[in-house]
Amino acid sequence: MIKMRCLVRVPNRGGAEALKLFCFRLWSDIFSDGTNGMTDLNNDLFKSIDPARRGTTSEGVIAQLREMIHRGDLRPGDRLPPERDLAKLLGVSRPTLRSGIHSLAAVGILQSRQGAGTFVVKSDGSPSLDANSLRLMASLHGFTTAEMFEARQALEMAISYLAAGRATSDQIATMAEEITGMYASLDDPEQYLIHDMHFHQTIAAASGNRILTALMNMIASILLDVRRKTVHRSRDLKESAEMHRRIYRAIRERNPEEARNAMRDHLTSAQMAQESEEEEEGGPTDATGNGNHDPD
Amino acid sequence: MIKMRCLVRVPNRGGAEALKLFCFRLWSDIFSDGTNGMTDLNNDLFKSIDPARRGTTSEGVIAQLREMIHRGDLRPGDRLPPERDLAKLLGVSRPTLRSGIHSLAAVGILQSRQGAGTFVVKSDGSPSLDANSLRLMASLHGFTTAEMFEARQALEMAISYLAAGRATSDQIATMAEEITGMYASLDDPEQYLIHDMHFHQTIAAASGNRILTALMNMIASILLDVRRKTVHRSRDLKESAEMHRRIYRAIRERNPEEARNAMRDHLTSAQMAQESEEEEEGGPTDATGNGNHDPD
DNA sequence: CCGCCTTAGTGGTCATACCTTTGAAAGCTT
DNA sequence: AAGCTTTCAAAGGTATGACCACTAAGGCGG
Repeated sequence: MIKMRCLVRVPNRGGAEALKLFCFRLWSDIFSDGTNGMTDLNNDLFKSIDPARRGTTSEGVIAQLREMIHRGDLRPGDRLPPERDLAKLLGVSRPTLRSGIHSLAAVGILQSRQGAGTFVVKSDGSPSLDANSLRLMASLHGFTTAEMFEARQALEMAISYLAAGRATSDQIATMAEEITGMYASLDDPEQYLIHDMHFHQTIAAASGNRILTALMNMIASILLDVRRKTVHRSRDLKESAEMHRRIYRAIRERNPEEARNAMRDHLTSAQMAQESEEEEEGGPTDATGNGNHDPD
Repeated sequence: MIKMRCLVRVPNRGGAEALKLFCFRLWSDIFSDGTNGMTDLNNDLFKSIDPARRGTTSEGVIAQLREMIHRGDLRPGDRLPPERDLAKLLGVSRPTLRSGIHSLAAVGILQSRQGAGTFVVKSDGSPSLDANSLRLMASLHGFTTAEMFEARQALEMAISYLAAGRATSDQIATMAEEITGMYASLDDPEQYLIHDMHFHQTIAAASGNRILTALMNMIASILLDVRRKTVHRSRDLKESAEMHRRIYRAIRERNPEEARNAMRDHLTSAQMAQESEEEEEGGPTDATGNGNHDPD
């Protein structure tokens, strides 16, 4: 472990000038590193932080952890050192360290389990971005469901286009299974919805672009909340299944244009269906899928 | 403002049982809050929040703040009560409250300024999502620049398609100005880059879909870091400007298909140019544009 | 050999104290 | 009186220390 300490004198405006101890450490390998590669100190390899307010120690912690991730010292599934140790290692207090960890946990990078430890989130299949930030954004700025649908449509059109060119035979087989599942649950809307989602996620995986997949999931998870409220009123599931089959066929036949068009038509139709169902319920058109996670 | 307090007794396992004060308030401008009729179908298909652990007080705080935002009690630009007061109000300690605030700050919803207060982030123009989470994700899972480019291309194609149908004359005029700026700075790559970005953002604004805009900005801010490193080697800016003009013309003439195709060609060409420049530099193809999210 | 129980270890929370920054009010200078 | 400087309270940032709750692994007894 390399420790580097640097004294910076910060002039205070008031008469009382104070010497500020500003120490930051770098460790190249998380626990194992013998070499003491003291480089120059004023080297502000710290620019990862907001330039306007680069003083807060808490953000320094975040920067450090990010650096470790960027370097590859922390990889998905890894466990971080105990907070007390890590705090000492970084030269900050535990609450400060915890703030940083919480921040990283909020964006879905870290995950803490009481009694067990803090872990770098591991990718269950495809990496996913936290949808809460988008959800909050939707509430703050009053995004409409229509806007969400449009975004989803744009993403899924691109995804299905790509998937048509890249899907493996396994993935195509999975799609077929999900469609079979849809037809089998035409009279069970909730079950149908599950197969529907799985189908779309399979396409996303087949697109080979994990970024688009993550973005799609982010939006889909919000729309799902909206959709779940009216799913019991769903009808015309058969028609929906047919459209899914059209998408499937286009992908199987490696026809990107047709896949994109089919997806466009499918989502347009799905949106209209959703709106008509909402109207029936008298529900609003607000996109705030209230996160409804209350402690039982 | 109506405050409602609810005491819940939580039995402790150890000999020493403690009465845990768990109070949550419901704010409402009007007393219109009746029953929250939510049918908790335990569908854990989606992981908005980790289903395993939803009891932590810190997350309770986050839920509270989110609730306030969803309800509209907190609006962009608003200032939160002082931490000490808010902590008492919510019935938690200050460190716990701070954890929640930090988490919300990490996703770009709140912003704290020392000595001033904590504010709900206000949208300067279009709301933007924090790119850091995506950046970390890129590092963790080794996203390639090509993958990023592809995602950007998909988004911008959709955006330009929409923009062709919705751009106002003002927006079109702005686009024209930026293109003029590009031609004027053909010999100044950095300046050119700025006009380039503004042009794309203008199109995004013209698309009328703030979600797609936010997603595009998220990806663009990462690619920007990559691009800045090689921008000084840029050449063929004239060709690039021509392609921008083609996009502009398509939008002005309300031709969505052509706008989309023009954008596709432009970004394909931009990616190839970028790659050839990178190759010259000998730079890697990693998508980890470390840090540097500039505020402007 | 298996299962229950104990026990260290780790994250979660709280309380308190002090420092730094901010912004506005009060006071001084011109 | 206008403008600048000083001062001070308020607010966020950090540190310390303690205790609780949960997890997992190891020891004990059946």
